[in-house]
Amino acid sequence: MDTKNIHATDHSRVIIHIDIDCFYAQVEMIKNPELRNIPMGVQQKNVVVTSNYIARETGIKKCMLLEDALRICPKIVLVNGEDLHDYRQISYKVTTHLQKYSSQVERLGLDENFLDATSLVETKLKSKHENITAKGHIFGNNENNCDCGCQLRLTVGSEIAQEIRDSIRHEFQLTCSAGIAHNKLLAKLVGAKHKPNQQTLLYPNSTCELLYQLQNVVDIPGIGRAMGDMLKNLGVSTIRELQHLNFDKLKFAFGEEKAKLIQNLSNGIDNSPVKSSGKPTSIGLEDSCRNITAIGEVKDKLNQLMNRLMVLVSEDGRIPRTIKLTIRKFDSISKMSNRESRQTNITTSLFTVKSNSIELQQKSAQRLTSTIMTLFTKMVDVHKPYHITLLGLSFTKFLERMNGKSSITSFFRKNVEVQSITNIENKNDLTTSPMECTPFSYDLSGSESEFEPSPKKTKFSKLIAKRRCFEADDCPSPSKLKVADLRLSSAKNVSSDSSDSKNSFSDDNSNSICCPPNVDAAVFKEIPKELQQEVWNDYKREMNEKQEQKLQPVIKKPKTNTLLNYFLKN
DNA sequence: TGGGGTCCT
DNA sequence: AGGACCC
Repeated sequence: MDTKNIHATDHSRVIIHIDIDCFYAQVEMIKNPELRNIPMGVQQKNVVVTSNYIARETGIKKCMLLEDALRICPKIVLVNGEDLHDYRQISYKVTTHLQKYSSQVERLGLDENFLDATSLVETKLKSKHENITAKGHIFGNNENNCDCGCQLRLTVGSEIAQEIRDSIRHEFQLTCSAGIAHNKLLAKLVGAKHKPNQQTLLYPNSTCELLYQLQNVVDIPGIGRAMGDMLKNLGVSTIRELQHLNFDKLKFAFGEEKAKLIQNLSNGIDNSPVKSSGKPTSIGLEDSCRNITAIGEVKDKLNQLMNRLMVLVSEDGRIPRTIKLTIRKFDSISKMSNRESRQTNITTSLFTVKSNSIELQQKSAQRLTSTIMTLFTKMVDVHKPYHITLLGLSFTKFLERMNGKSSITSFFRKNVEVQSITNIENKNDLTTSPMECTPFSYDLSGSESEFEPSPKKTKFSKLIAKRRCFEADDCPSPSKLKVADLRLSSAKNVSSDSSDSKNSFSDDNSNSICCPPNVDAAVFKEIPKELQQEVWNDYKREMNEKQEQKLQPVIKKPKTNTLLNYFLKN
């Protein structure tokens, strides 16, 4: 067997793809049951983004223009779905629920989840060997069996999928569809075969049949418009054509990596793992608008967005450290999606952290607004006429708050019973090297073995835990908890241009990191290099501020919680 | 055509 | 910062 196809016969996993039926519409029908028996759609601006199945019977499709939808189905009742808040909340509840079945649950949008059920299946097979019957539809006519045992595993997978769908229905009154197969691609494709409130099982021997039912290469998830266009230029439009296209031609067009990826996909081969999603890495809002031409309108819209955004941040519970402003300029007819964005770091001290919420006091809100407007002027010359058709704000680089359930103490308690997704760290995140982690997610993230910290990190974690005891541990009043919500990365905050960590080291004439005189040298020695850097930067900044205050004794700067404070000797 | 997200370059 | 992809 040649190495290219070494995975073609690997059917060792059982993947379940769960797709909540017309998700937004279902949520709206839960909120208002009167919508259940009439054609209804969810509207965002001029688009009906989804609809219930009654409306679909009349010919309404996803993402249909309002005009067309009304023409096809004049009776359709439309609900505004521009604020995704409720959808988002229910979506995360469903994902959290799914995590009871497997630690590997990957979100895709708000309405889809992949679940790796392999170990669940193995467990089930050990205790049960009779009455194993496929649940739901089976795709294709299964003539030749595969002898690797996948048949049995996938069959058990279909039983599990049925259980999961039943439980989602009972817990949330939500119907969903599922696909069961040996990889993500196939699970997703086969799940689409029977749609509302059904499930479909694929045995590997029917893979080709499934693939050849697709009309075009862009029907394969992973091949989008850009690649589709390039493939068209290569004379490729069907799956079969992609399967048989000369690999060197494909390689020339896309590079070896991409070429192999998409040709594998065209053969139903997808080795990508189900990646645990954890918390979002960015939280943002957008508002498209007809015609914004005045600076006052811009500020107004941005303030509204910020108010809504703070609700989301507060619910999330982490402190963001960068903000990004996105705009779309009116551009008569050129390419769509011509967005521009600018981002900058922000001080965590902007946020007032209470036990139950995160807020922006007025002064902070004003400061934030002004930094956002600075970003705006980097993209728009406000002295000339302009025309903005979209404004968006989003937060990234979150700092974990180390209290409550996600605290380090609960980490050591090994309290691993199905945590809510909002408390789960990216423990499977292999893309982030330890040195790139923020200091306070450092000890919680990147632990490869389920929930056990690796030996190296334990030492550091214990140090942090000890220090925490000094400050707040025994009396977690809101004011004390605030001490734990540290203000970090002063150096990055000071420099207005976002710079790499490499660059931010050299913002002073002294590049070397020292232990500040007021910090316990033994502790300092044990913490990671980057953390040392932060502490040292805090110290330097404090010294600089003292200098400034000597020059301007009138100005009183509010005392901030710095990382340095955290490590100060008593 | 919306209002989100993720990862890679 | 933008571009690809996903819903």
